[in-house]
Amino acid sequence: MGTLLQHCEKIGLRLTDQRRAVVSVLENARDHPNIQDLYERASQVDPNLSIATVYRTVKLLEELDILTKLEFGDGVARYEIADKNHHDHLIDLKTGKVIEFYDEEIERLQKKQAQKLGYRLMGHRLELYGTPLKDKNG
Amino acid sequence: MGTLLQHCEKIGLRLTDQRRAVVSVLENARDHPNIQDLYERASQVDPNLSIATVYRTVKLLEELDILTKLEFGDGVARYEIADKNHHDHLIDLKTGKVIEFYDEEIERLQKKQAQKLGYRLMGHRLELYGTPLKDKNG
DNA sequence: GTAGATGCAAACTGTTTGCGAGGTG
DNA sequence: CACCTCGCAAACAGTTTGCATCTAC
Repeated sequence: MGTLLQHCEKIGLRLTDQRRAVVSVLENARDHPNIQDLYERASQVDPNLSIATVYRTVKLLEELDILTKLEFGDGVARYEIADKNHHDHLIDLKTGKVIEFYDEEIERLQKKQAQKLGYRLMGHRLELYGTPLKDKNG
Repeated sequence: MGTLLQHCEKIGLRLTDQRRAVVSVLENARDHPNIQDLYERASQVDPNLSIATVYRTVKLLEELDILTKLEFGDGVARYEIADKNHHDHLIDLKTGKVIEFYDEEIERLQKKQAQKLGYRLMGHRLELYGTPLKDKNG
């Protein structure tokens, strides 16, 4: 599969310093950064970067199905690389931490439910909101 | 359970013409109206109404758990009365129509999955996006 | 060399808020 | 009559865009 950068080359994206910076930040992100996050991190790589370019780059990558936009209802969009295996998200209500999970059974039932309603499932969005059962540090 | 208006009286909400108008629109809505929808419909009842009041009323009702805010990722918030039985949404990608459904099995699995991750499930958001299996009109 | 990408700042959209006036309980 | 609510318009936050300039290919 190679790096995200290589993927961008392969599909003929014009690779500017700014795009390289944003892409490398995305590649190394272990969280789900929003635009501001991306801007701040990528600015350290390319201080020239403007936030408008981050918006443009992210939108481009989203349209190319390289990125997935996440919206957890707090008004800011977050992003993650789309080529990872599909998963859903559990949001820790205490800390805001986002945990990824995949439940085959739920996936199957969603498809079934859509069919029952007369639809072919093209996508879905599942977010669980929860509080820790017990504190690991106490 | 009575009407939404009666509920608002009971909890001591000050009932102005504007709030009455917005509440009655909500009560009669068979869809999931956004702020603009509410403003336009309620304006026919009370032409005095300003959109700022719609925002304020809706936010108030949301904080009182009378309304639920829905965000389907298109940038506008939609609302529905919260006291209805819980359900999730399927969005018709062709028409934008929103269909409500409830799947006990999925609900159960979500709770289970959250527990597996060490969390108590406090809420969730499930949206299915699909295209019609076949057109009803031929 | 040229189509496409960038920075900047202004424009836009959805939403919130300060204020003085007005209405509800 | 006191406090809450209203309309208005200005303020806000996140995002998009027009334009002149610059750059990757």
